[in-house]
Amino acid sequence: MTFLKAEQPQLFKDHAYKEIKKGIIQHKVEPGSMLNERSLSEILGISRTPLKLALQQLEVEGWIQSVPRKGIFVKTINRQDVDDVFQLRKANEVLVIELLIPLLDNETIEKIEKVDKQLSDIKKEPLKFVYHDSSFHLFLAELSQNLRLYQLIQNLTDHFNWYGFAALKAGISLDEVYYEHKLIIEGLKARNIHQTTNAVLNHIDNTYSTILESLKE
Amino acid sequence: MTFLKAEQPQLFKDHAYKEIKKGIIQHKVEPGSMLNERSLSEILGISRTPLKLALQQLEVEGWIQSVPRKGIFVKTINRQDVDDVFQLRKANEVLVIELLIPLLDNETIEKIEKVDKQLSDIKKEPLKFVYHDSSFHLFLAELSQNLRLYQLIQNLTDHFNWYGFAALKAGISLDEVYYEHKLIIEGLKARNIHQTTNAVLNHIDNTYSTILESLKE
DNA sequence: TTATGGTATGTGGTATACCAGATACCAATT
DNA sequence: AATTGGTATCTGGTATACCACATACCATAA
Repeated sequence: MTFLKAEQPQLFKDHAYKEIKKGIIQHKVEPGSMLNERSLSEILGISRTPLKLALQQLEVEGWIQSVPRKGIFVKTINRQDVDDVFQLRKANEVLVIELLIPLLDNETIEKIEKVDKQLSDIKKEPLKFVYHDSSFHLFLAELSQNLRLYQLIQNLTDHFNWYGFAALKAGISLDEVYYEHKLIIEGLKARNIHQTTNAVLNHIDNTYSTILESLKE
Repeated sequence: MTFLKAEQPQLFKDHAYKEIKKGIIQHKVEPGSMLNERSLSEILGISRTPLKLALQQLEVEGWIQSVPRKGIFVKTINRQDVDDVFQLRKANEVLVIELLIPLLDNETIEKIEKVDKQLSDIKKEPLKFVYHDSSFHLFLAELSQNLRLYQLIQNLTDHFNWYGFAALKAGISLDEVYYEHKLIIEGLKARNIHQTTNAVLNHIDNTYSTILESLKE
């Protein structure tokens, strides 16, 4: 009877994890602000036990910091952290390309173009757009066939989105981003690691610059 | 009164995390075997609540997999995982070198040599040796001034130690490893990124080969 | 007025009781 | 003998009560 799709039950801890993380990325809670376990459990309608598991994961992944018997604090955003994530992202997105290109076939490239096309269709909505920009990068990471690398890229792009959320809400140069994606796809089509890597690095550099500008304010 | 060193209380979850992780790396629990929360809490002398937090962290970091209402299982070791970690380690240890070299001064290089010297003094004991091999890599990562990168390298070297534990217990070509470290240090002294990077990649390649051989058995 | 210290309150940490899903076993039925 | 289905038991998931530490506040005393 396995054809009856076995939808797994959403665990409370997973639900809490997603909700809190979303709230942080979208700056619904300020960086540096305190999270109260009892309040959060009430808001989410769950007890403290599964909530604690969600918070544990968020801490391991670098979103919050727990200070025993004092409180749980959303990490602050500073130049050092942005730079750290930036460096990691560059190195590991380059790795994605290096792993991906030898695996490429025409069918895969078509899929990549399709994903990017969906992106362009909604570029009028900055908030949705950013998720699809990340989706593009995540899709490439997924195709690299390295699960750990995928999870790492996920975490890094999520942090980039957090750092640059102000710029994204204000509206960003979406056409440029779309053009940069096109350059990446061209590199992939040519199966040229050097060309593609340059396109990716340039794309990340530009996102980084945008973030730094929005942080100055 | 801050001169009275404020030793922070070891939280139960941290203690449990370290103990369980050590047990996994040293193959005191077999890959694939099941961990029982109630048994573990008895063995560690703590309740299930802090234990769950430790398990949550171990799962996020890739050591175990929790299947709701079925059990918690130590991850199995397979070629794909080893390769994934191998690829990530290469890319990110190269990043360490790229970040580190512009930061080097003579004092720092002396420290690095000192750490490596301590390593050579105990090369007769394989089990201790491996921790100091990792310490060497971790020390370089720490000097790169990127906290996230440091934590990533920590996780990756720990997994390498887990994968290759059989080979390490059997006794490994310690002289070779020591020689390879010397090459890395020479590269650092020359402030030569290309030279150092090659030495690091060669070192990781050799460790990888050793792991693969021990996995065949 | 200022310093002190006790107390009330708020925090996360911990232990535990209970719940529901998953599983294994065994008896009843065919 | 093979199949069914119910039950006992094992699992992690959840809720909750209580604890110890940290802190803010306020009364008290110098």
